[in-house]
Amino acid sequence: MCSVNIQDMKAHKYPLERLFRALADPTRLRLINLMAEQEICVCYFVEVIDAPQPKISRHLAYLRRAGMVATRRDGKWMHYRLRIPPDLHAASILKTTIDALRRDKELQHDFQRLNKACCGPRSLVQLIGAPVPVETNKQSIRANS
Amino acid sequence: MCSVNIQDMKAHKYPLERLFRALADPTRLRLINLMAEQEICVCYFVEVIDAPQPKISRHLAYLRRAGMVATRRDGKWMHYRLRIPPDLHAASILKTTIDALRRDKELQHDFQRLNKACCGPRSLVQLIGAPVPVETNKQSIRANS
DNA sequence: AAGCGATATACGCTTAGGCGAATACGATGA
DNA sequence: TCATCGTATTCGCCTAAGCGTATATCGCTT
Repeated sequence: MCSVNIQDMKAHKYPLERLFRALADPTRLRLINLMAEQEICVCYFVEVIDAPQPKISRHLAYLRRAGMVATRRDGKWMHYRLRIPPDLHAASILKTTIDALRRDKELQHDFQRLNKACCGPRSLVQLIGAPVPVETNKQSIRANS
Repeated sequence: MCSVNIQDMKAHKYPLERLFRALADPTRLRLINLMAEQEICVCYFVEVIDAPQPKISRHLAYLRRAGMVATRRDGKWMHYRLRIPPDLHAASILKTTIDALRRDKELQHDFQRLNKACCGPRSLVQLIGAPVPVETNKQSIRANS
């Protein structure tokens, strides 16, 4: 029901290298930003980022292989959420990264589109019946300000 | 005399992306680790990392283009030192990264080889006359423990 | 079982970037 | 000025990884 799914990824020389490679892509930074406080359904990623669905799924698969996200299946829908890295330094870097992403204008705009897509009043998608995000990791991942 | 030398690099979508790409390589992590507290001469990088000199220079050039190091020429010798990123989040990530690298066994071994190469008692290279590292950025870059 | 919607993967192409080897550059000293 | 030493860059090759398109898989529903 709740898969963690750490498939093995290309073995990097230092553990941090894997983290940095995962963070070194604009689409993945947007995905991570959107997952900062909530688990998110793939369909919302597609809607908000406005990219072809295979592109979204490929980047989510990359994050999964890097051990950075966990998944939860809910019928046809697949929800992704951030995993807190066990290593304290990695966790700190991820948290600081999320703090920095919050400051970005365009990424704030992503949040607005997310709200309009699923959480806003009378949003289109809500009428269709797609699942609503559930908050997760809130106390441990969210910005510390 | 003291060049900062921010040549333009591939424009990335988010400023953090450039940082993460720079950190996503094992050789560059070793270089950064060695520069954590001191400016270091290229010849010591070559000695400690035990890699072909062009490989070292190429990675140093990458870090320079990413704005992460500054250089100082001293006759034939070129010294590299870390630059603290102006962005506070980026600076925090770099500092945490350096803290994490310090914990790594192999990177501690790099430090031992650095000491043997240039700072140790009666080191071979010292007798030849190569320049000795100078501490820099100490209060702002070093581990905060 | 068949069909459909949501998601994942495979394929072929293209580019960034790592590597070793060779070479160019720049400062020093004869 | 010429040789030498330390360093930087260029070249050709190769792999990682991004992309769009097409297709496979997985749950659900009928």
